[in-house]
Amino acid sequence: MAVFKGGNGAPVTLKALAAHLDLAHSTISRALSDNVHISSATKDRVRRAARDLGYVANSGARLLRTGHSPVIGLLVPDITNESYSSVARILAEECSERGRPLVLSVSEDDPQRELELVQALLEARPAALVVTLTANPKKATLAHLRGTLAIQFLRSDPRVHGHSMAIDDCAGGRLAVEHLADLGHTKIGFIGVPENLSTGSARLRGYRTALQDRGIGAPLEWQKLRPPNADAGARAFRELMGLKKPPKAVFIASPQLALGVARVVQEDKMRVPADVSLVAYGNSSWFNFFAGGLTTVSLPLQELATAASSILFRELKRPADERVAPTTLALAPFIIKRASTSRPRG
Amino acid sequence: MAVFKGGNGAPVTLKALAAHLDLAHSTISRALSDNVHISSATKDRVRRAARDLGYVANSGARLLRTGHSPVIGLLVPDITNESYSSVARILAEECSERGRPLVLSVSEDDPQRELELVQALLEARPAALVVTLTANPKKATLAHLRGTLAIQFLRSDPRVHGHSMAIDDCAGGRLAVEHLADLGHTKIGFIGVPENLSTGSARLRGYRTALQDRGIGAPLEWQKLRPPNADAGARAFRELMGLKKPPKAVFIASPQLALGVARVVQEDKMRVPADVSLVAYGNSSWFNFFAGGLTTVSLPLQELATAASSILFRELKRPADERVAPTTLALAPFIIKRASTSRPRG
DNA sequence: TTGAAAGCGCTAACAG
DNA sequence: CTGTTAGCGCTTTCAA
Repeated sequence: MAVFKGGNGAPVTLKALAAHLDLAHSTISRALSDNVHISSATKDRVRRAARDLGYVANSGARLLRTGHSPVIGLLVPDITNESYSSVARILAEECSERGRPLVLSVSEDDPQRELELVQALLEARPAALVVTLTANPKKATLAHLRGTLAIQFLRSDPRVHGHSMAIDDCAGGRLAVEHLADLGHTKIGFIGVPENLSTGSARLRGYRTALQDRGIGAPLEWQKLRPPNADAGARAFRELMGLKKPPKAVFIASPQLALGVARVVQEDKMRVPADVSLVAYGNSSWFNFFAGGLTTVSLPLQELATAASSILFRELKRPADERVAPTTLALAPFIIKRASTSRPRG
Repeated sequence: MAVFKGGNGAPVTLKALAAHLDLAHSTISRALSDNVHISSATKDRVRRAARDLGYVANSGARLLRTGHSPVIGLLVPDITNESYSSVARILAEECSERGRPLVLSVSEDDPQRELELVQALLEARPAALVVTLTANPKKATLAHLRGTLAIQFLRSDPRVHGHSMAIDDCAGGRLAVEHLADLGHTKIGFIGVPENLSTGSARLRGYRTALQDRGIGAPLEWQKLRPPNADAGARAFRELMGLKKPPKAVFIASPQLALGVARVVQEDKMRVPADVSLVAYGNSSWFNFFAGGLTTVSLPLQELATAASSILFRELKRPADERVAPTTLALAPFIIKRASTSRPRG
């Protein structure tokens, strides 16, 4: 635990600095915050002394006094997921440029933990929260969010009032199907995440409407909705391929699920795209390399994260009473055609 | 900014709760911290009221009063790197279980930013810091760390006093070379990160000593030391392959550099392992899929992160004056043989 | 341009 | 078991 001590053993506080320089502690405070009324000579003296004695401000005292802290809270389901680690990186960068601490919380998609984390986050009276909520957040979580500047990222819960930065997942789903249909596919399966996740339902909707638009039918057993992890993806794919009438192409609407599918393909020595065409979803780095390149619906995550952070910091500059109407951004994904899709064979 | 207001518009503080329940605010404080002296009836009443009125403690006031906060600070060079995102995930999990906020700082390997971030971190009087320092940290950074419980992760700077959780990178380098030598290789190149990074020098040392032990020579032009990013890796590999006498096997001692190499292999349609055998370093998920599987020196990152967090929390339970001598952990990596290495041909 | 003083919300020592 | 009280380090208002 850090207890900043001077040579004499006393903690280095504003008052200690003041005593050292024979000034009032309020003067020290002003000098360090570059207040206009302080002479630059004094400022220099104070800054040097602060550096020499190793003064570090006490953020608690400041929070107590001012009622708010510069902290930005980030709440995500999983930091190892590239979607969230990329927003974390960009936010961390923008925050450090502006001297704002970034507090990271990982809910692991557990609503109870999510609530506890939001509570803990609010104890710091953060300037804003960037959140990706679970599918079924607790009432109290939503209530807490109502009292705070919150920006939703990627997933979007309509009950939260505030800006929402997402991907047009419905368009993404459509893109995948249209690419396959253009190649001549008519037997197109779907593996995605459950519908109570906004992203899950949108991608499924895109898949369905595109099929309909093209006049292509698909039995319900070709649609597998599973939680976003590799094992679930592997099982779903095995089920799909084990059907009497398996699809000849599969749209895997989540990178975590795709990882499971890739493992199955490798273990079972399936040929892609000869046996089955595959379209993934997301930006995982391994998509480049799997089976000579996995065709994917790619998401503009950098842009999204940048947009989120620029909206966030613009909002923070604005006085709290004249906040504009919430922005809802839904960036369009695009398809990257690689080697895992071809005209249907066999 | 969150300003917890009750129905009457007043902020919900301990005192407000006290007035509401006609109790002393110290009683409220004790009830909420589950103090033994408070009757369970009162505790229930207080907890219910706190929940109903949406009370959220002010961490600043607590910090001011107690002099320290439960915060854990995490400082890493890059959160999108799997090594660091995996420790972030594990730490975030352990922290949230214990109700400790985790503050994330990303230095981007810039010593100046690193110093600023450490300063900012210390303003919260964190209970501990988990850090991966830049190659050349500023003096002031090291001075600050001296006053804090700091645990080094992955990289290890001897000037920091405290626990250090790392990988035995020298053994890792040896492992790679021995595998290639066992296959019959005698022309083994090296692409790694600069020597001022502790990890860089150790992996290079492992490479060199293993070559020596096996009586294998290697010209200096087969050793490329580059900053850890894909472009640098790509260039280094092109240089290596463009030599009059290129190596027949390359040990790429960083996952970021390996990504660049993989791109070159793909673009130039090189055959792996027919043209060149490749051994990578690290645990990137795409290693599974590149060229039918990239042979790699795999790191026990989960174990390392778990060890770091268990040492951290054990240390935090211990009274500050009886801290034990610093632990230095160096876990052994292991090799995963896949399809990118074979006996030399041609 | 600087100083004096009040008070933010909480914890803990002491009193009852 | 509960109440009273002091004070943590800082910002800010008012005064000089």
